[in-house]
Amino acid sequence: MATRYWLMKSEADVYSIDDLRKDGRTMWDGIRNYQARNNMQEMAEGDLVLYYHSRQTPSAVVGVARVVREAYPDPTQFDPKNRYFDEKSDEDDPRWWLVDVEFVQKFDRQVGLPEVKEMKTLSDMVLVNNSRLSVQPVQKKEFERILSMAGAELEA
DNA sequence: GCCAACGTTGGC
DNA sequence: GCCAACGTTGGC
Repeated sequence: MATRYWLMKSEADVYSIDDLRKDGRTMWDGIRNYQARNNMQEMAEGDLVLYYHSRQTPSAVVGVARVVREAYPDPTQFDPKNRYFDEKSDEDDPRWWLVDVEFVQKFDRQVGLPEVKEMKTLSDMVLVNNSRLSVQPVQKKEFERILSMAGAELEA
């Protein structure tokens, strides 16, 4: 099946691309937005993800990750001590799902949001039009354009 | 740190 | 089922 492309946001001071590089892979837990969840449920192993830092100046695409495990229930929703605990979620019908992603590469040159907004060919990106969605689809040509703006090439 | 935009909750 | 109140995200 053809690789699909996505963008996932993380607050730079909470879980950065450097944290992902150090960990190798991670559970993308804590997503509590239905649209973002639905997007994760669409993901397949091998899909590629633009890694985006929000809450830094400027916010920017900073690297690439890869989906290594398809959607499964987010365990944090069932843990009362966890900040993402959801008392309304039923173990037999979990409300929140997540995927695992692994580190692929960090860009030498970040691609800031203002640059993305200036680029006419990227004006349809969800990133530009819906600033609040933290897991979103990206078109192949958009993915490739961001990579070229970063001066990066995808390693096989 | 502020606050606009957006999503969710819950009273009616 | 509407919508006011509230909470959160994320750009600036």
